[in-house]
Amino acid sequence: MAHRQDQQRRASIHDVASRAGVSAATVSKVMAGVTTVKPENAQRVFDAIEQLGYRVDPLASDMRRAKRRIIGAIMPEFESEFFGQMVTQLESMAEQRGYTLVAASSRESEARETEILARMHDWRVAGVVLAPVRNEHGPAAAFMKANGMTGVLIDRVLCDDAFDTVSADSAAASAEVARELIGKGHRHILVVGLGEQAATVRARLDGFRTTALHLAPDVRIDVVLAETDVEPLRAQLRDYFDKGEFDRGEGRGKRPTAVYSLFLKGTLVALSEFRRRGWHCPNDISLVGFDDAEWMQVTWPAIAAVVQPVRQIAGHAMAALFARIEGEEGPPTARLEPCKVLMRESVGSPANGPHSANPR
Amino acid sequence: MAHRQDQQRRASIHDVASRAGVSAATVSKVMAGVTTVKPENAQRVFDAIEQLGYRVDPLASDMRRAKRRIIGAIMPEFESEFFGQMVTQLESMAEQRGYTLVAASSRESEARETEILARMHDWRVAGVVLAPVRNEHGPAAAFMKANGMTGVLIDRVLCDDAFDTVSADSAAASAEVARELIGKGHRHILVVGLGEQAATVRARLDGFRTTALHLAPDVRIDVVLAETDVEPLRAQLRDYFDKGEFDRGEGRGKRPTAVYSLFLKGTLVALSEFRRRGWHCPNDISLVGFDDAEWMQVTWPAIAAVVQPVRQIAGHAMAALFARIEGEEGPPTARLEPCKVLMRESVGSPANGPHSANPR
DNA sequence: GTGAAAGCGCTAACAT
DNA sequence: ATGTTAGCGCTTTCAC
Repeated sequence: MAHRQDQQRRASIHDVASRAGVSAATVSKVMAGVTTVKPENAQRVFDAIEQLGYRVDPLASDMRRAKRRIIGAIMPEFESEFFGQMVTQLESMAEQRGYTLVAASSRESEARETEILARMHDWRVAGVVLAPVRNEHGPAAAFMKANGMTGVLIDRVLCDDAFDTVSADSAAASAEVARELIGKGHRHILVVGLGEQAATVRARLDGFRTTALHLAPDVRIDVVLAETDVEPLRAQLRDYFDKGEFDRGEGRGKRPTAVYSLFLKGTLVALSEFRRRGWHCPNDISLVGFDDAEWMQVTWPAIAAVVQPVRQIAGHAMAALFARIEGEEGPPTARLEPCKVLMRESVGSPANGPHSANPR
Repeated sequence: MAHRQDQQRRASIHDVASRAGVSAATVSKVMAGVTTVKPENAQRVFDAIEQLGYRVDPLASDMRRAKRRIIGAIMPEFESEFFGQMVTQLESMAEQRGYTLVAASSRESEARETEILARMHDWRVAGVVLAPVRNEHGPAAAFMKANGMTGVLIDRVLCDDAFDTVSADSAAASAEVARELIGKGHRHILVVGLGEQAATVRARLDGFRTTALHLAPDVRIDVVLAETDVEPLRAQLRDYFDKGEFDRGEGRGKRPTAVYSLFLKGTLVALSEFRRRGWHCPNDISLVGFDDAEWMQVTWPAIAAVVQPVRQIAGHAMAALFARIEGEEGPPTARLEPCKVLMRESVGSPANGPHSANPR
């Protein structure tokens, strides 16, 4: 077992070699599982390894290899359950294959995203899992292309001509949300979202709108989208309700009976706006949000949400990435993983509530 | 700028050297900012660097250095806001000093924690920020000691004889919670928590109890603690309420008027138990939890919470770590950072509610 | 079967 | 002021 090698130099492959009375090359072969080593010598090597508590230095080992056994992961943030779970999954899968995952947060900035990518390129990572801030057409993906990096794009992407992509099937999930809301009788629905440029936001909006209009051509769909930050969205939403921006055209004087938020932060903003105005779900207004969170099932009312299949996304992303690392050729694939829609108490029927008698 | 070096070999320091007509050593010196280089040559080096798009390989560079510029961070999980923010902070501070942060999740397992640490030791990281699963006396800290690693312990720790520690001042925050609850008139309070062995849980419980008893010697404090998992805690809590485990001794027949949860997951479990029984905060029962989360201010009622000073903890942890890396001697320090207690709507006065007429 | 030799890309003494 | 030399710890031909 480990000797008192405290903060001293750790045993190197040469220490093992000399203790076992063989050369460093032989030790290396034994560790690589090469069978052409005399069993007797192999045993002596194993003994020496154990006695010295020897472990290979992965960095030094990677120096000499063609591909370094490091995978980079770039996420827009670490603070949400979704990306937290994503990193956890990616880490464990990388680990299983003997790779180390180095995760970094772009903090929702495309500039930082590219910087991080450049640093990962410096590290000569074997591959990158990139969850871009906006979509597949940003500078980060371009950088990867320009430098011949191998990688996979996830989450806020649809498909790409250079990289495999894996994301939730936003359109299908949104269609299901539309079916649910229309089915319950909602005919005036507000869609709120953050990140107009995010590939997924467009897909979610379109998926929702198409299905809703198909099922109920008379449905009215209002949209409040903010580019990037939460506060502008909050302000826009406040204006929407305060100034009665819904108060135009047909259905004048009536506010929406349901809100569909395309992103977790939008759900939070919507809830806080409801609070300000004293509206309760589902009586005063219904709410469904994309992205589930643990707290949504313990609040009162429980909040309806679209659950993204994090494990599947992570799993397929890693599978695709390792396939490319191992040299798989062929056109890039674009996977869409199905979501689950959990209709909870925050969604009701418009007829049930007193809201029509209480336009504001 | 970067040439079409696609997936080719990237420019090495020798490429730069020969292009600039100097030796590799000179290039290295220029990049290190050594001033003894003839300005003319320095300029040629800069030109060559730019033309070739050269960037040092941090791995190769670290091979030759005494200390590698890598910091390891081990967190119990990545899924919560707290650790998500922590990693984000640590990452940006490491980056500022030119280090790379390699974060890993122990997934609340001490066995994994030690494995990860061993791997980080293999990586010869310059230092480790360890947020142990339980406390400072676990196997991971022992491993660090045994191997002379330099590191800092954060979060679920109080103080240690070998490592600097930084954590929230749990006892002080809990004392404040006690003052608030007692001040509002609560005299029967249930404390729930997860991770009996976590250093912080003891500190929180003791801090709360001491102050509560001091202010109101007649207060009754019940405790429901589960070792490690959420489900046992849920079961215990259910039993507590169902079987009237509070229904003994003095105050028989009355259930607690307030719940103080020592951990985020405990808050979620408490809320879901309240839901099951149709209890609303604060009328039927009051609730405060350690650990704030974004959603707590948008639900109805908003949930009172203790906010941990993530930035301060991260900041002091990194400062202490880098000081040690740079050779600072001296006995380990133990910092406690003050928390903020946000009393929100979930806490009321027991007199206001109908609960005394509604013992179960 | 095994080991010597040649690096991976870089830095740090030591010469000059 | 600069270059030469000698590695960091490992892997990998390629002779033996």
